[in-house]
Amino acid sequence: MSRIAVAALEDLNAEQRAAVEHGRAPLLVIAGAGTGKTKTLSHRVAHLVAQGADPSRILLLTFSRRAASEMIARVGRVMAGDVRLPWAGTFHAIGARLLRELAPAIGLDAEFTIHDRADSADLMGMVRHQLGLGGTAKRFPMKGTCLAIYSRAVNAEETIADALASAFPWCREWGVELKALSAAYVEAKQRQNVLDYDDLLWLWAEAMREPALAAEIGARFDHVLVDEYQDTNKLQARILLGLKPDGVGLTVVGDDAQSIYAFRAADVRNILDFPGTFSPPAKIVTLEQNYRSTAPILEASNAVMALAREGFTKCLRTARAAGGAPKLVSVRDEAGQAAYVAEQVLEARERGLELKQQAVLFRAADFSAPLELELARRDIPFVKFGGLKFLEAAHVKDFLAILRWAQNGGDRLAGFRTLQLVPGVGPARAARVLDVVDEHGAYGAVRNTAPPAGASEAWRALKEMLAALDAAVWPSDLDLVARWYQPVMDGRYDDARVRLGDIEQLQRIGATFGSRQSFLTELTLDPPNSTSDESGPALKDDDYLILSTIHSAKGQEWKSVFVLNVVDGCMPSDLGAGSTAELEEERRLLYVAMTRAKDDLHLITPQRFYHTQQGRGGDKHVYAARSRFLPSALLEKFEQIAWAPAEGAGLHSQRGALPQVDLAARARARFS
DNA sequence: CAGGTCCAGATTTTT
DNA sequence: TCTGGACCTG
Repeated sequence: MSRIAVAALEDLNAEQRAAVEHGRAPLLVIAGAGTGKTKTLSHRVAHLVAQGADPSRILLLTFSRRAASEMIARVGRVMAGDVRLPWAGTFHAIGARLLRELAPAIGLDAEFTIHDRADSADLMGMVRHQLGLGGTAKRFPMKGTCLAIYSRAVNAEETIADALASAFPWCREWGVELKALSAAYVEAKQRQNVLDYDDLLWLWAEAMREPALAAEIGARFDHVLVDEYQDTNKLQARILLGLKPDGVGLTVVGDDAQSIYAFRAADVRNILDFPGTFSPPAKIVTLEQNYRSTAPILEASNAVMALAREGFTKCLRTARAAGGAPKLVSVRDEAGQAAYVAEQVLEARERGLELKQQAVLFRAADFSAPLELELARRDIPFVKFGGLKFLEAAHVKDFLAILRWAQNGGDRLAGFRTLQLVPGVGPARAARVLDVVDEHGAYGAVRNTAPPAGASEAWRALKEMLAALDAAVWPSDLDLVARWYQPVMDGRYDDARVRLGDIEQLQRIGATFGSRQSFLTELTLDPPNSTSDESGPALKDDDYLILSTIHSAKGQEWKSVFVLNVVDGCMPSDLGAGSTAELEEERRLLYVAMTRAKDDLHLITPQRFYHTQQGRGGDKHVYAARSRFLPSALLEKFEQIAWAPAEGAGLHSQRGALPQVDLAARARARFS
């Protein structure tokens, strides 16, 4: 067994090996971009197992589900066999699992259902309405903002007032109301036996305050390993400390230069302060050997980070000397940008580079809209990550709401949504039904309520479905709901045919789960993330271009990478340019985008473009300046190109490396 | 009371 | 482009 481990150690460099072989004392691995972080972490797990650790006593916390399964696969490869790591997953998913188990001990009903972000916002909206905060003379923040504020306070362990001051200064005047709203929101959740994302962390952390519970949970795990530690927040740090107060058996891995989730209350201090939390301090291993990018790309990326205000100065090295400088491409506008990307992508494919090896990254999901049009026009297949989610489509929400209401009759939001699917039922009648659910259950409440005029047939169908659901054995629930919902959809949506495809997909996915409970939980905590347009299974085997927000691109790499809108106002986003901290995060975002590239990197700067958030003025053009993160001193690291679409057919004209400096535009942009 | 239409306003990134 | 609120009609 140790022979496997020894063999595997040989293709690690000295630092990686030090991290892998480190004992049980607390360990911090600072892993720069492309330095083999996943490899190191998975080798460490494999090594621990090879040394006799029990895989079911290893807790592996990753940022996303995808990262967890990748890690498991790699551990399996190193061990040359199947290794099951039953406790690998996100903080939220593991939290949900532990809370179901701990429920009786902490006064929680184990049958809780989980609200995703949209559901939580809707519930917040209901409470907001009940408190009469909707019709105020000066606009009260919208439900999504209210939720974000509440969420910030929970995750950063701040008061509402502090959360407002630090992250939502434009809502500061509503401090008192928002505090009352938060209190009412918490009560509503408790009454309905519903948890939101934040509860999964907060309740877990609170339970760990209780020494007996903390000891019992902590003792289950000999090793706790955390990936992407730079993106954890205060609550998550508190959970870890509760599990392993002395840090023994604790390993965290991350890169402060890639911390990009402060908006989710991630706190870089977690990783910076980690070593000093313990005595003696945690051992620090730094990985600086980059295996991903060519030297010119890495140099440019390092140069961008070198201008950062604070942080460990880490200097990544690479042995990949070959390759040209990254390109800084100036195009006329967003349409030109789209044309440039499409053309370059096709050209690269001609040279033999698969579309899958190329990716287009952007700051905000809607930056890619013009590109998506262009790609569609040229028949270039693509898959987009980030942005619109499958779960946000109304028909998907309807379908899941019905199941959720059946699962948890107290989930008022689910019931509210379900009931109003019946023609003739509006908020008032729905509320009347929901008021007697506690007494009679969902089915009973519907039975005891008079049907709306002219819809007795539809009302009876609902009643029958609910009765059937009470008796159903999973996964027959899915068919019952689908059969009832289909006519509803026909009456409601013009494109019912397309939406039906999504419902069928849900049925297929659902059938693979063991119970209604686990289906609903897993789907909320790990939603499929393609938009409905291209969710067709046919695309799976095809070659397609990747479009992704920079946030969703974390941890990934491609041979060729295009970054859109590297322009002040987009990067940094003019929304995130308020405080220094925000600005620094925007800088790291650019760094993350750049370091995804192995061989080719194109940063694109449209000269003139249409600002999407503005929307109202119609055809107002904004002149943009190159991102402030690329000051002129850095330009020597790039090959500058001014690109314009070809006039006639075919050939594209490269007009040499003429830097275009439009000072007038820049002057205007300063005040626009 | 339900449901339609009209208008105003909107702070990016995700578990 | 979408959401939420106001107002109107049956």
